[in-house]
Amino acid sequence: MKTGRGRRRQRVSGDEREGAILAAAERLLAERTLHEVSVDDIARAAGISRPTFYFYFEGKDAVLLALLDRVVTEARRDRDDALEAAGDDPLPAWRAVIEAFARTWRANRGLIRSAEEARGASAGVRELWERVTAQLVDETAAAIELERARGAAPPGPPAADLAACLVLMNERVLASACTGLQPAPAADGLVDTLLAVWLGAIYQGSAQPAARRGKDSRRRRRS
Amino acid sequence: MKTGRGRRRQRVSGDEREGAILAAAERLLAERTLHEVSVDDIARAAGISRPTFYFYFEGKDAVLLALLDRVVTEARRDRDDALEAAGDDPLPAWRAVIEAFARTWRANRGLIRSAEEARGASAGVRELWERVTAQLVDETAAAIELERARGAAPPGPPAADLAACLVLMNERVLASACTGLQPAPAADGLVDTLLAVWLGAIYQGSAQPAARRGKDSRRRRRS
DNA sequence: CGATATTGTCAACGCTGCGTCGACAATTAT
DNA sequence: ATAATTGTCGACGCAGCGTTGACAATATCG
Repeated sequence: MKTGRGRRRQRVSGDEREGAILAAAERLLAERTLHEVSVDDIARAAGISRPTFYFYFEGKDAVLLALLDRVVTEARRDRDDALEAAGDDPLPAWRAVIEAFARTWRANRGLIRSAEEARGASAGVRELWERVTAQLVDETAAAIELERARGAAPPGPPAADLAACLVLMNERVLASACTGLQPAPAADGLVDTLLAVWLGAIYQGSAQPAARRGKDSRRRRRS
Repeated sequence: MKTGRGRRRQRVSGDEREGAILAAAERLLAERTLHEVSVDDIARAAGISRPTFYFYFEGKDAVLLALLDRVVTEARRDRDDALEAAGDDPLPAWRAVIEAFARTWRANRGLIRSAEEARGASAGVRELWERVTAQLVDETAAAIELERARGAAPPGPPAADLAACLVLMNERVLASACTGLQPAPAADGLVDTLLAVWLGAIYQGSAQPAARRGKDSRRRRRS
């Protein structure tokens, strides 16, 4: 980093351009999917030429990746906030998690649609997606094990397996619902239905969790 | 249809070529995904030139579509057979359905991987997939409603919504498990875990449907 | 049997989109 | 001023797609 010998600003400069590209891409991806958008489209929409685009990003995929990265961060914070607001009762907590899920998917249908599609083509996207999913699964599994240890949930399949199924279900169902394609529950009942499956799978009809307190979920704190 | 004025056979002819293309494509798709395989790859593998390929198929997508069509037919028959073998007990029936699901996915990972990827790009593939999924959901919903009417399953979310969630879960979880990517339950426990979620969601812990033999489930949940 | 419709085959073309190279502008440090 | 640095883009080469037009090969009809 030989900081700053080059020019600083004629009209626009580095970060602005990068921002413009990201914004342009996000705008375009709201309508079409990644493979329907050419690098040239993005470049033009950002007011630059194609070679210049490559000065800032390695390619389309890299842009999508950056966009997704941002979404992941926002989503995580959103969920943590919701979880904190839900307090210590497990039941509202489960609901909060699923609602946060749904919010993220709904707010980013375009990106998620492209992400799903690009998972097959771009190693970067695939890895990000897998990493995020894996972490989600781990956290869910931990929560399930906690409920079992507490005696609120009966034993059943390995918590990790159960968690994977439930998380992947959310992923898929929300994708179907948000992209408007596929048979999927109506938007309003969606969260309720998902929650019902989660609770059915986790508690299997044992009288569902009373507001037992204890150090169950994570406590996020910022500010 | 002015049937058959043209030549009939110099060396190979119509159907054989079409078959060769399908076979070649299937072989190639076992390793790489559709967009990693060029039309030229398929053509060469089938022993013809690219233009000739276009004589038989509209493009890559059409080939995938044909292959998927075959898989769908086979899968449906497989499932129906399994269902018949399961008899009238609902519990083995649910298991049979999920096992059939798993068998299909496992036997066709390559195709399914490509199908997932192509769902975003090819309208034909998307429509086929949606049609099949929708029918699966309908059938599942009907079965759930039957169990509810019988009093074996308690009321809950709309059967159609529940069915959609469960079917999509299978789809996604099996895809993850079979393509070897993503966090997913180990292959052996997979069906058990999926089944547990289905039963939990459908019966919600009501004493589960009377099964005459306890062969398949070791643990009874009523104490 | 030759004339002709039909089916099959492919070399060569044009197109779109990707990624890169090399020349050139603008700006700042020395 | 000179040089270093950061941007910018015209123009290239490449890969894959889909089509065209000419050319077999074969079946059918007269």
